Amino acid sequence: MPVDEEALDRAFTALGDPVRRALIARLSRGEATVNELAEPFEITKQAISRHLQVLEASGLITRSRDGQRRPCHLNPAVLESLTSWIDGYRLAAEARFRRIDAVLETVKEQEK
Amino acid sequence: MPVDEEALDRAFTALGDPVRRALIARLSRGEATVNELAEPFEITKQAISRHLQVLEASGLITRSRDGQRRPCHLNPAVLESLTSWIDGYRLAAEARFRRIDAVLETVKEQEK
DNA sequence: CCTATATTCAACACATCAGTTGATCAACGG
DNA sequence: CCGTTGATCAACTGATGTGTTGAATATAGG
Repeated sequence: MPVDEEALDRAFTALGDPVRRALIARLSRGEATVNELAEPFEITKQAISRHLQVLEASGLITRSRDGQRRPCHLNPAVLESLTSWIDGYRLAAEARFRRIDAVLETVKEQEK
Repeated sequence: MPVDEEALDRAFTALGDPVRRALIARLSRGEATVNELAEPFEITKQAISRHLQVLEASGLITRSRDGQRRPCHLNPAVLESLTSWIDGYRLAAEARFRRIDAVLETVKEQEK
């Protein structure tokens, strides 16, 4: 699946805020409404509501309808796409470092 | 190692920009200077220089000194700390979903 | 020394973001 | 029907981010 650059923008930027990360952490333990999610924070519910809109736009959460409530659910698939992106480059770099180490080891051996 | 919230802020926010992600991608293939990194982009070298400062402040890259050049190196350890953070919550959510599915399956069995 | 090259600093414009307050909308429950 | 509750919208403020241009710094090399 082709990873959309703008989707990565939205998702990584969404995770770049401590409030939004805390919301993700909370939702990893189960769905919750805006009021429930806002309760531990000292900022207004409107502010939490907008953080949730950012998370929803990034795909990190989805929302359903239950009467007047709008429960939020974490979407692990988008988290997985982020780790995939990161790991691609991390593994490439680590493999390169191992090759460099191997070369240095070879040089050291030859110097004996 | 205790994950610092502000460090996560800096690292995730750093990855929330397509230029900085492209710089990370380039550096995963080996170290490079500001001029080399700026070459593929249409923005000024000053802008690239500041993107690199953001990446350095996040710990995602480190910089050395080689005469008048300041080569940049990718730091896989910080990438790893990000995947760890993400995976913690992703795995928790996926495990919860599996438990829910198991319960639904049990209910379905009992209805037979 | 003098000049070219690599990089950064400073000041500015412009856009976006995170928060507030106050109003609005929609659904529930008596 | 009406008041309450959950949630969002709108308008505004202050802070931050991204880009520009032009000047400054530092090192390399003749």
